[in-house]
Amino acid sequence: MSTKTKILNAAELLFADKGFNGTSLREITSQAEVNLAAVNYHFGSKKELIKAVMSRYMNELSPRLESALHAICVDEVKPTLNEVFSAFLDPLLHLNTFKDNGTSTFLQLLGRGFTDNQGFLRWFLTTQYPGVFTNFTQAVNKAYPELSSEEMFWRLHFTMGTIVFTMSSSDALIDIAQNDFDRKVDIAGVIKQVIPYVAAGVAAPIIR
Amino acid sequence: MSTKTKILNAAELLFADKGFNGTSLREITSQAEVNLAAVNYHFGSKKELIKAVMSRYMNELSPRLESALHAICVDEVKPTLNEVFSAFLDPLLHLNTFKDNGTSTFLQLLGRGFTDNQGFLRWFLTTQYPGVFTNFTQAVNKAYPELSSEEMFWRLHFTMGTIVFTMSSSDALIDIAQNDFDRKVDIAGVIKQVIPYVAAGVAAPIIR
DNA sequence: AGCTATTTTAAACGCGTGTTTGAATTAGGG
DNA sequence: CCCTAATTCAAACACGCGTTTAAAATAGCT
Repeated sequence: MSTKTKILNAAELLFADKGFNGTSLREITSQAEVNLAAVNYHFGSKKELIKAVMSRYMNELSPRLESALHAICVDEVKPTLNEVFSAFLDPLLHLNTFKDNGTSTFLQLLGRGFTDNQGFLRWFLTTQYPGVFTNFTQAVNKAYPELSSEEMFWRLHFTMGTIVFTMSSSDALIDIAQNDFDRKVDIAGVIKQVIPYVAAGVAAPIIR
Repeated sequence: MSTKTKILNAAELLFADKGFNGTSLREITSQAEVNLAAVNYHFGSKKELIKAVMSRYMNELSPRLESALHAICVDEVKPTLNEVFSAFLDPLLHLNTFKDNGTSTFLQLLGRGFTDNQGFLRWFLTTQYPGVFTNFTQAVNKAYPELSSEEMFWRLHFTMGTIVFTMSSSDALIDIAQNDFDRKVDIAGVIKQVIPYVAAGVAAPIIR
């Protein structure tokens, strides 16, 4: 395995676990069993390494997600919100075949990306992968056209918050749930729990 | 104004804006116009300062919140989830009379507390202010008794995610909303938007 | 006023960070 | 084999961090 890949693999796990600011290059390189200077040699800087970690997942995810959302817009005249949100399930779970625990790792990274670093990753994702967002809002709009664009704006951000927060602390939450309820829980189970929740939230009656 | 108070006031704004890890004691003390060593003299450590900042708000909020939730449990035989979540509104908005932009600042701090510092603030809040949590889950349980404790666990954490994430980036979101929709938005408006969302999310039909 | 305890101050400490350097090592093609 | 380019490596750099120190200033009490 190349040095570059070893760094990416070590970095993504540490980033997901402890955040971008909370992980040092020394932790990453010692975990990856490469020299400290290798990060700056291969990636240029820590910030570029973060982008590379995210890009590896986004490049795998975004085409599948875009086409799944696009299919809903084309095929169905009036999709349900449950269908829209369920469209995320397969592309996200596909990350598990791409990498061990890929789904969980990616969602945790996403959560970190929106809270660490005063949100520079939010900018990176929205500018580098705009197709995901436009397809998503189109699909939601087709499912619930009565929602004004402002109400949709807020509800979609609430939804992102639900997902991102849950996933960035999903390991801790899964631990608590397994102890308290004596039942095996995995990331797919959490996703299946969250879909009806966000679908109902977005579908909530409008109060004016 | 005492040095202690000057530090608390400067710290809470910087913490809310840039997170706990993202704010240095030097930023805080120069903003507060006090000596760097004053933090360690008056509070002992940065961690204790963080606790003090949070406690100042929690001591103001938690009795009002507990009694509002308690009142729902006592007065109403079957409250709606909208009533339960609306019970948060007055205690939260009361923080605005306690301090300028107190509601917004506190909610941002809360958001930071759950993502920074590998969640030591989550532990601090749940152990120091358990009454808030127990009253809340009781009220939700009375409103929606069909929900199993495990489903309630997840939905309440989804709800916390919605609130906490939205509020930790509420300044940026309010800016975007004001530009895109040409309409004055404030934190009370966001709270009123989020209540039907989370109420509908928690009230979502159970899929088994 | 004088003494004591409290508070403020400037300076430094030790440590960890991301990054850079320049030499040593390794690969790969003519 | 040899030369060159790519990579690895140990070491150091400059900087910012939280914390500590000990002297100076201030406040409060008798």
